[in-house]
Amino acid sequence: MKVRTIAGLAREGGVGVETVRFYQRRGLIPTPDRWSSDGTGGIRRYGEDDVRRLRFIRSAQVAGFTLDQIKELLSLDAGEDRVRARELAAERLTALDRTIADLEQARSALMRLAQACQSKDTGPCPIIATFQGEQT
Amino acid sequence: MKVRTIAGLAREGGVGVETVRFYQRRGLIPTPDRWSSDGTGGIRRYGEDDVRRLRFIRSAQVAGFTLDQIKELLSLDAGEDRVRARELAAERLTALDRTIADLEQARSALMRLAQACQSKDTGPCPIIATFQGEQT
DNA sequence: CTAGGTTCCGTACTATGATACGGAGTCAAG
DNA sequence: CTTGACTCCGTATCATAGTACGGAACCTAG
Repeated sequence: MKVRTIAGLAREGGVGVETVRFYQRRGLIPTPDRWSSDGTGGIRRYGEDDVRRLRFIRSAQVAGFTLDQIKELLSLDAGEDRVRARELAAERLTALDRTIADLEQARSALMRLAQACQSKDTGPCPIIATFQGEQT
Repeated sequence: MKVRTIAGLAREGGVGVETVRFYQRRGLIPTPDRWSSDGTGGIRRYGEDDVRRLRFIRSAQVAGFTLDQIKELLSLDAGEDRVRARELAAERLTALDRTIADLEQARSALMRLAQACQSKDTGPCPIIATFQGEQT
């Protein structure tokens, strides 16, 4: 199995090196031991697992989980606490549905704005008014 | 027309008093002159316009505009610069569509997670693996 | 006319998620 | 066996969007 340095891990995860270190500090990614042929010093090496972990973090972030929640999810992974796992998922799912609905509202407001403000029109462009239809 | 103090404005806008002040500092909401029957001192009063403005800020925020962009939108409102207004709207619309698509992906990943991790199942609950289908 | 609730304002602090910096250590190629 | 790129690590700084605090001024009801 392929190993990589922190830069490789970062590249494959689509983040910067400093971000990986940041996640390590936050306890989201393990910090492997240093290693070299002789015992002294050495450099940390990362494997497939770390890449999967890092990618998971990015996906979970898109889903709206905070880093703290993601940390909890990671600790739950491969664990037996299905109750808690489903709890977190359900909670996020609810929030997600609300967010999606909000964004769709916002989307239609933006369409209305584009409509109300076409190039051929003249006079002021009622940006504030266009959004006043929404009542979240 | 009804006037209100800052607390009233905040209430009608669904935010805290400190948030209104924060928006004033950022130049998103005007800071009206103080007023009292005699000339001295007095308190600032707010009207319908300010409420609309505040509500617009909240809506635009949901649409994903930053406060700086919202400030620009506000300055564009009632202005003649349709080009810039449409530019901002179009840009946001594009980003919004991408975000909505991402969230829908995330949603389905969460559904899969709930599925893969039902109460009746036994053994580990593969949270990380469940998300590995996504490649954003 | 006084008590207590608001307002005003500057400044400080918070949370979240990064990014940047600097100096010492490590490694691989030439 | 040196040079130059990369790693390690602690600490500092950033961006965004607020939230908190404290003291002076103000306003209204009793």
